[in-house]
This record gives sequence, structure tokens and C-alpha cells, in this order.
Amino acid sequence: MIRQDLIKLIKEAISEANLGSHEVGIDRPEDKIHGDYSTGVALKLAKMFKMAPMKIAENLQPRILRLKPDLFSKIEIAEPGFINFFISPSYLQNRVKEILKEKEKFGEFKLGRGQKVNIEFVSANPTGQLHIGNGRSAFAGDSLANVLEKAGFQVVREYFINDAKNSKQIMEFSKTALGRGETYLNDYVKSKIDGMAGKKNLDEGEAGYLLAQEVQKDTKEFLEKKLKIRFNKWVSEEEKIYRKNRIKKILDWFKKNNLVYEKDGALWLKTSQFGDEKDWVVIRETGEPTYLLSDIAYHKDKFDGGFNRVIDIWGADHQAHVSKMKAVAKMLGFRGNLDILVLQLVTLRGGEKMSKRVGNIITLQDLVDEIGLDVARWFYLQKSLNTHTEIDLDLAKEQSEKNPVFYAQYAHARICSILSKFGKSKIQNPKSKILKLLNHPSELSLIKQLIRFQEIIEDTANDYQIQRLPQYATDLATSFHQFYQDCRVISEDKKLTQARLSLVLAAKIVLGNTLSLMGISSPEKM
RNA sequence: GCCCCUGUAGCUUAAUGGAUAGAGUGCUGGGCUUCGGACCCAGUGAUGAGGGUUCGAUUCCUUCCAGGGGCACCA
Repeated sequence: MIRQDLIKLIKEAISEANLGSHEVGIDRPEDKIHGDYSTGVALKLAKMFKMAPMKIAENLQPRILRLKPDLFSKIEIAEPGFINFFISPSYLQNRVKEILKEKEKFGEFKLGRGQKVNIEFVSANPTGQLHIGNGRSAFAGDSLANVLEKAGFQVVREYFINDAKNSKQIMEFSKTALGRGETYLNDYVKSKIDGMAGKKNLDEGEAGYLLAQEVQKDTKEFLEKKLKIRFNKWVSEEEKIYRKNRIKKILDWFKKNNLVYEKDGALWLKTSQFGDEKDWVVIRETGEPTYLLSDIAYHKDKFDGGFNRVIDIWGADHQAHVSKMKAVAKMLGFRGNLDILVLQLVTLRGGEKMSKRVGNIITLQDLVDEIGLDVARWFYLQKSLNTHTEIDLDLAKEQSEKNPVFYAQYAHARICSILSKFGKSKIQNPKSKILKLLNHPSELSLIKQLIRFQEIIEDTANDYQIQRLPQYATDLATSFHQFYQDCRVISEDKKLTQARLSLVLAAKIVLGNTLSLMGISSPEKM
């Protein structure tokens, strides 16, 4: 990958110049006159060595160029001490060959090689249909998992089902199931209860549990069939945590290690000794375990699973739970990273919080039916996860004609149209000599955009900022549309036609890859 | 009261401490005898307020203002 190559070269040059070793940051300047890539490392070194930054940049510039002259068309120095890299056309032209060779594997790399990631998302309470808030977790989690896989991680996608019979939630759900209460009751739940006729004589925990199973069956089908999101692992709290005595085991371990104490008739966990602000109750006065305890028992399994990263995607209402689990991870001696993503709220235009407990809900299904899966996924992904987002259903639908998703898809359809017009079978494998013909600025900037795909994967796998994907898809589509405008692909010039077809094919591969990471279709026609 | 997230063009928003803050939408004006005009090009227009750190701050620190979320022996 070019960015990693650059970092390596710059580090070599720094050490050659006896300036020690230093972290090197690479930027992608917005203005083309500052090159394709740049570094401000001379400015940093200047401070350390108390030297003029321009002097350092002037020292490094020829060294870097000498290390790999073919990579650059030039390297410039700019005030107050930037080193700007201009990538040579021949390097870029050869990347087209690389993309065509690697096809859908292009962009995969070894960042995560040999590393395992567990990512848990959605995990909605099994007391009703998914709502528009769950959509954020579903789409963000799915895309993030896709990116991590692309980055070489072995990824386990997990869904936790909150269905313990002795939980208050399922108890309440039982009352509703048996007609003794109205918690969680709505038309959908009512239809599920009606379907359970004949099982009226169940005890309270059992009735809610069975009803939850019915709901969960629908949710699973909705996720897999309609949203096309797959999970590797479905963990039922009732079956995996309670039936297998996980609670008792973890409790015994806490007791043995003196991590719990009794107070006011309840049992408290010493989370404050591990960085949390206070201790929390794990066993109630009534003798029942709290949600925290069962969540600990659940996470213990994840922590013991040999994962380098455990990622939890939670709604904003779980924010207070973050510091607890972080403390617990330390307590249990988890050596990997526990990354908890707290998603900010998705609300309606009116501002009412989406909840199964109030009426007037909009389900995720309704939303997807209304605006389409592709538009919905793009809509959710394009905003930073920690921004509170407001959905105006009418507006989302109204704007769908102008949604950027169509802009990106249109580029893909155009590509397919060109390829089929020429005849796919007549496209030859590109030779370097032919690819040298790709010299138009629009051709070269399209290639630059294509190889950026690897950087997108790397950055997103590290910082989880998935809004980068739709952003990139838009940038890539723009580069393609510009190229299309400036460079006629199929022409009398047979060699140039072949060269440009190769580039078009490469664009199809990368754009298709990007859309598929987002779970968005790549139409051949629109 | 304490903790978390957010405040950027009219609207929706982007930006690992980098150079002239980037898009979409809106509005104004241009562009196809030829591969899809759902396109391209140009113009318009923004960092809530004040301090601080830095060669450089949308980004880090701090005070304030505004919105949202959380602070349970709920999940």
C-alpha cells in the first residue's frame, strides 16, 4: 500500500539523516498543488532538534527520492516545512493491473492477519419488532464487520438475546402474554399472542419466554432475509447464561477473589477498584441477579474466546453501562481491546424517543419498506455514530430521488453500460505498455482515487468511523463521472480503448467493493 | 448537581493537530452531431461565544451558551 510505503521511506530517510526515529504522519492534501501525499514530519522534528523545519525538509527530500525514484514524479518542499509527494504516472498505471488481477480481493491486507474480533450488535430486546433506533446498530455493525473482514481480521458477528426467564423484562412480557398486563403490548405483539392460543396455562416466566422466542424468530428472519445481515452466533441468555450456570460460576469467582461484598441486603461488585466511579449491585435484595451480572457472565465468554478485540455496539441509553464493563474487563484480566461504541439517538422529527413502551412507533421494517434498503443503509451510514440523528420519514422518502446513493449507483450502471456495449469478451488483459496511455489528468486522478480504497479500509478498521464509506463512494463516483466526461472510452484508437476499458473495469471492481461493504447493491442498470 | 454525545453554508453534514474548512441539497449561470443528462463545469454560502496550548486548532485544554442522552437493587 502506497501510504505505508511512504511512511517506511520517510522513516528510513530520517534515520539516514541521523534524526533518530519518529512517528510519521501522512496527509492527503486537499489542494493538488500540494501533491498527492504530504508529511509535516519535518515540523515535528524541528521542535525536537531545535532546527529550522525547512532545513530538515531540504535534508530529507533528496534522501527519500533516492530510496525509490520510480515512485515519484517529484518531491517538493513547501513553507513552513511540508514535504509534498507527487506520485509518478507509471506507478499509478501499474496499479490498474494490480486491481484487475486481485479483483474483489483488492484492498484486503494483513492489518488484522491472525487476529480475531468479536462484534456484537443489534441485540434488541425480544419484546417487539426492531425500531428505527436498532437500524443504526444493525447497519453500522454489519458494515464495520465487513470492513474488519476486509482488513484481514477473523470476525465473529454475535447477537445477544435478552430472554432470561427470571428477568423483570420477561416477567412483564409474561403478564402481557397471559392477558394480565399491557407492557410491550401493540398490534404486532397481540398477533403473536393470538398465535400462541392453547398455551394459556403456562407459568409466568415460561409464557414470556415462549412469546419472546416467537418475536425473536421474526426478528432473525427480518435481519437475514430483508436486511441481508448475517450473524455467526446467536446467544440466548436463558439457554447459554442461565441454563449453563454461568452466573453461579462468575459469582463464585468474584467471591473467591474478594471482589464482592454485602451491603443493605444486596451483593455489590467492587468496580470502583478498577476505575469506575462507584460499586454496583450484582445480586438484589430479593436474591435475583441484576442485568449487570448476567452481562458480565456473557462477556466472560467473549473475553475467554481468544479475541484480540471485543466490540460492543450499544444505544445511547446504555451509556452508564460502559464504565462498568470497562472496569469488569480489567477485573477479569482481559488482555485484548474492549471497544464499546455508543450510538447516539435516532429520533423522529417530533423528537419523541423511539421506544417499544410507547405507542406510535415506526418500525425499521416500515422505514425500509418506505425508502428501500439501499437508501436506508446509506442514510444510516453517512452520519458519524456519535451524532444524534433525526429522521423525518417524509423527507427521507421525498429526497430519495436525490439521495447520493443513486449518484454512486449511477456511476456503476454507467460502467456496466460501457462494458457491455463494447463486449466484455473483447476486453484484453492489460499490458503495461498499453496502460502507459492512461495519462489524462482525469484518468490519473481516478486511479489515485481507486488506490485510496486500501487506506479507507485501514483507517476504518482502526477508528470505526464508518461514515467514511459513503463519503468515499461519493468521491469515487465523482472521479469516475469526471473521467467519463473528459475521456471517451470506446473510440477508433484501439490501444487507447483497451487501456481505458481496463481502467473502467478497475473502477467497477473498487466501486462494487465499496458498495458491498455498505451492503448496498451495485446495479447494472437503473 | 455529576458524567457522556453534539453545536460547521438556508437545510443534511465531512475533515489521523496541517496548507485556501470538503461534499450533498438549495439558489445563479454554463455544457451533449459520439459510450446512459439520475451526468459535468463555474458561482453563491459555514466552524455557537470568549480565553489558553501550538509554527499551525473544527480538532487538544478551559469558562460560558444551546440541544440530546445517562446518573436504579430497569434492561
